[in-house]
Amino acid sequence: MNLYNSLTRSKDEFVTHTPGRVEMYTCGPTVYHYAHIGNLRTYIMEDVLEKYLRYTGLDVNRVMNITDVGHLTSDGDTGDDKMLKGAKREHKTVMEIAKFYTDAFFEDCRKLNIKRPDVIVPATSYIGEFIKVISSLIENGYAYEAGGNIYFDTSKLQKYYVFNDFSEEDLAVGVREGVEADGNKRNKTDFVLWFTKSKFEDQELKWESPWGLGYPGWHIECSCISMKNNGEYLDLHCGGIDNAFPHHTNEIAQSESYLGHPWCGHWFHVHHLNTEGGKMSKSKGEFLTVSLLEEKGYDPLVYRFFCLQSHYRKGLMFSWENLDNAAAAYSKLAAKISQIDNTGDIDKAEADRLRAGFRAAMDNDLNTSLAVTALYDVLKSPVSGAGKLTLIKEFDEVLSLGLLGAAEKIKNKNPEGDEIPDEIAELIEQRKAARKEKNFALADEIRDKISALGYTVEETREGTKVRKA
RNA sequence: GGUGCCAUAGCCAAGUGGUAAGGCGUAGGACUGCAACUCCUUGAUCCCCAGUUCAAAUCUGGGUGGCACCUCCA
Repeated sequence: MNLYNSLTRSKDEFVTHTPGRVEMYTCGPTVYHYAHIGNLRTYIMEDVLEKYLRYTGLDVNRVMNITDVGHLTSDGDTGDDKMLKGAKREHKTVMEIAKFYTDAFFEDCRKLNIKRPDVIVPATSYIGEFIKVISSLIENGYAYEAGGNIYFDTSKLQKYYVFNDFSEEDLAVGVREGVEADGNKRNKTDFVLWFTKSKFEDQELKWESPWGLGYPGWHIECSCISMKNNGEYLDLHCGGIDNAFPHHTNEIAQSESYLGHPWCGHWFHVHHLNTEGGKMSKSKGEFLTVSLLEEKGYDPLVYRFFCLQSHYRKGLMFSWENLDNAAAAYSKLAAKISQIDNTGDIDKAEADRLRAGFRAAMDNDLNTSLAVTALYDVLKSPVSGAGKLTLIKEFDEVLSLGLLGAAEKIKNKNPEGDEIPDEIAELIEQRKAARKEKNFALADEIRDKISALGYTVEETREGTKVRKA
């Protein structure tokens, strides 16, 4: 398949180091708070990518880290540890916070039909690995000690800015407010591998190391976890676009310096979900979580559908109006599928034509919007009902919109007599009589009464239908 | 200030040189006592200007607008 590669800034044929096998790494969450739906957009798109790779017959080993230490609110020696902040906020220990929000994250994923990665590693479980790699980097002259911390020396690299054409001078100009320069650094772009002199005495998690009691920097964890579980050659590294610099840039710096050869050939970055006020973030505006969507009556899979209708390399504007649009489209799609009869022979030529359409869309840089259109093409196709259901099931293994399940639910909403309370059944009979006498005012009145009791009445071609609202 | 991305109907969106997919919504119609469902029909010359070409939404140049990144963020 063709997949945009942030390294080359072009759509490249995706090739793996070992034929038939994909070593895939995805940056996981920092578990200091709930994930918002913008965070989850990235995981949804990565999930579709992973499943499509599997669909094409590749064997995928997907690794994800859980950041439960070392992710500071600022680089250098100045920031707060996000985890510690979260713990303070909730008057809990860091480990309690980590466990709680890790579970919450995977619960959100489950609701969104995001498959669990094959390997999940919390950063705190890999301290020994970090120390091993950092020691090697020091030995080989890529890292130095200063002010008690260990820093990576970016001046040792031939090319540091792999994703962006930043220049050293320009970096000085637009630096974000509130970021203090770390005087220990030899170069502006150097970054911390290991902290020992953190000014935060209350840092809960500390480990013994050759450089003293301390804790790891944020960037080293992903490199180590990947190298340990994916091997020396990574095929595909994924994450949100904001991680391209500095996080991924620094990962490449560490990993390639450590390994002595190119590390990962293909980088997949998902762009952000925005609201009218700009990028969605945890610090401003409405904090949109999966739970909140559910409270407002949206199936989480409607949000997945919303994401898939767009392209991962485009900013996506979230608004309730846009989500409503997706919700309407989703339920209509499910309703149409629920009406398909599972009968007839499958026309192989036609089925293959439809498959080819789906694959062409996905092969073209994961064009999920067109892949969704392929579902509509199936519905319109002259292929038999059985053929349609087979194809929808097949495509939905990748898209994971739960379409067959949603269609099944719609079918079951029409229980054909049973499960209707006597009280309701009585009203139905009254209404039928009223309609027969053409007393429509009374019929409407009874219908209002029924809907007030939580049921809806509809006249269909097959007669009156009642179901729970 | 630097770097990059983007600009298609009310909204989401496909399209990578040959005269604009699809979805939602809207409007009209069929069906229905009404409504809902379903079905049929319905809309844009592609931000602006100039250029290349027989041919441009698609390429080039210049504008305008929006967004992102430049050490918190997926």
